[in-house]
Amino acid sequence: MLDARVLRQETDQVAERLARRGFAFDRERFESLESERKRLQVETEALQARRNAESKKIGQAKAQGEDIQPLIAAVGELGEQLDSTKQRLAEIADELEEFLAGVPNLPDEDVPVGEDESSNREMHAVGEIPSFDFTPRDHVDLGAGLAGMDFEAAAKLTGARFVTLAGPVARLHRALSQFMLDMHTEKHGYTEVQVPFIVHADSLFGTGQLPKFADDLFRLEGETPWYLIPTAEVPVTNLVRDEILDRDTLPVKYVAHTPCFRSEAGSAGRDTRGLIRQHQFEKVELVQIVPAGDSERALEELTGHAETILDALELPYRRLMLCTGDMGFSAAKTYDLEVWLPGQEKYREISSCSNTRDFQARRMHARTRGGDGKPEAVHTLNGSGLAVGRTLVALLENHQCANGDILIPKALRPYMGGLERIEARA
RNA sequence: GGAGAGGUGUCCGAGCGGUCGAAGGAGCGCGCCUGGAAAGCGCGUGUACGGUAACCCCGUACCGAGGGUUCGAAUCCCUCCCUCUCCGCCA
Repeated sequence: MLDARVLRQETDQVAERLARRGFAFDRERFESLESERKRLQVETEALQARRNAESKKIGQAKAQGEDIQPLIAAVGELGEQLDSTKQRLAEIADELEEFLAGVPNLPDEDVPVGEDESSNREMHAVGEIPSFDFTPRDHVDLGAGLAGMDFEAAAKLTGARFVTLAGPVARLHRALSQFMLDMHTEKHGYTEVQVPFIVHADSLFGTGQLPKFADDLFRLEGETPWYLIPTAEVPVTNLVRDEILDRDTLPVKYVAHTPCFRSEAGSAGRDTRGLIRQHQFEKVELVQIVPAGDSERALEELTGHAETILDALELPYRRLMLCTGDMGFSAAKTYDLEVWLPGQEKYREISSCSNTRDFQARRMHARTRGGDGKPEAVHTLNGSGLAVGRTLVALLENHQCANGDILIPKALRPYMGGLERIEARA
């Protein structure tokens, strides 16, 4: 949510920056809603002030045993007026709220302007793209060869876009999560948190998934509107909702390992092979809550933490700065990390690290005290560190041998009981 | 799931339907006192929105949430949420 005051005072600049990301800000509608809101609010509050004063008189008169009937009659008509302006004010306020809730964040000044991923800017590429003296297989074939990945079984249980893992591959998947958690808690200073995988609508509003992106979510049946989390960003960031955080507790750095559930509505036909795009996947998520003014540095740091994992797993990757048109709703600036997949001969997203500045904090009323002691919105950041399923894919494809064996990178061996390679079925 | 208790400011805790943004205490801040500190004393100490460009200033709202009754609701009524205790069930 943008700062309403800034929006009012610098409407032109805001509209221009929103246009960069392809969002047409309806300034006429905003200004008419806003002026109507102001008119009704002033009117309503004046009426309330009058009513309060009159009612107070009644109280005093009554205390002195005077006749209060004439006074009551005098206030009588105030009530009706108040009811109607109050109601109109509530309607306008709701409309305005809805309008503002649908406006995305402002892109940072250094974010490249563009419509789609073709305008993303590569920042750097790390690691060498492996060359094989055989035709590398993709993870689906490799997984089958290891008897460790079964899409048909999952389809039997549930449907498309699910998978079952088995044996060493299942263990590898677990090892990756553990490794990431340990790295971030022991080396990068994050506090591990375990959170609910089901949240209510307020939490999803706070991080920006609602109201606009309900179609991407799984909603549970039942009287309470509950949703499966699409990312740990939702429950973890919302830990600070409605809080005024002590300055000296910042930065708050959380890491959480959770499943993520996405409906993938609108992705029909895309990435249908393999476990690149699943309805359920696991992710180790990094979240930082920092004072305003510290978030640019924090984004570099957090993205670096995610890259550390790729380095340790000896996976080649590159970092992109997303252009304005490719960024998510809540982001002011986003780095995507893309890992090289020999099976596709392409880089594919494995992490997305965003600075939302005060956009989410404002929606969820997460604050700290500034230098003047007054509450001010914190800044929130999040990033995958990393998506576990896709990391498994990258690991299988990059560390495969001609015979289908998989070499376990050194950093991971302690988590695999010392195992150096997973052997393909004879 | 059954029975009961309760949700008030940073915390504890009071609050006959009217003068309650809310007593009192603790904590915190500033000052006095002191060689310094403690104790003691004095003063101060919520948030949001709006009127304003603006600290002050003024108005409005907020005592779990949402409705209702009333000229007037922290106080009365209804619904919901949450917490605690006991019982039942259960990983």
